[in-house]
Amino acid sequence: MRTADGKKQSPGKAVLIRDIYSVLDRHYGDLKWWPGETPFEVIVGAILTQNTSWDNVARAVANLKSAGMLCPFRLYSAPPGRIAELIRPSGYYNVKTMRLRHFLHFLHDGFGGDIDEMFRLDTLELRTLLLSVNGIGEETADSILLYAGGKPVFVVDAYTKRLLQRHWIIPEGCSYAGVKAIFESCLPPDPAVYNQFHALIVQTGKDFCRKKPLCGECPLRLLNHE
DNA sequence: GACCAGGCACATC
DNA sequence: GATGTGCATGGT
Repeated sequence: MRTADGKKQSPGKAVLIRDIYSVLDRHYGDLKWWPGETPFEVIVGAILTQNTSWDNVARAVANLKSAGMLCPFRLYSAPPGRIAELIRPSGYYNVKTMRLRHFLHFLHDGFGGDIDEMFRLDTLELRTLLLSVNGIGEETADSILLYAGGKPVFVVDAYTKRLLQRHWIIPEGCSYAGVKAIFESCLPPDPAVYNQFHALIVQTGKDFCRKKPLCGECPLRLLNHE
């Protein structure tokens, strides 16, 4: 068993990762992520959800939708002040307005505003390009690739790191790339599995880690650790 | 009123 | 490279 960068991966970790998946998958069933009707809506959501609860993002997305702005061309030509006004409930609205505009310029300059055209690029090449857009970091880029593009790219977030630390799979301070490599080396490169796994992790984090008294009811409590 | 939420860029050391 | 800080709303 090897990681994406060729390093050896302990079989114990792979078994534990797969155990976590099957326990959570049995507990929750198909979570059908990401909430979003179109790839563009998913991308907008991925930018707006940076360090923000999904409830607030949903309000902002609903505002954009009812204003008819959930379209690459309409949003591209909208004045920044108008965008900021609509996405205000998602917080950091000035920063996020600029981040949305940076992405829109990237999309229009490189792909004529065509999302499908953008996803025709090689996945690793597109990831590198996305990371060069101001306001798109690793998690946002990977969310875009997986949830909007259906690419086999694992998304790591705060919940993922917390869960792996809690189950002694990674040390504290493990890098984004390190965590991502663990998942991608332990699982088949199947977008459906990556999609569901990340959703399961976030849901578990929301349900059992945020609320400390409920930790004892977490479906993962019975997993064996070395 | 304090703390947290599905990050990121930038400044400073 | 590691650490600190600003960005902001809405729920608990």
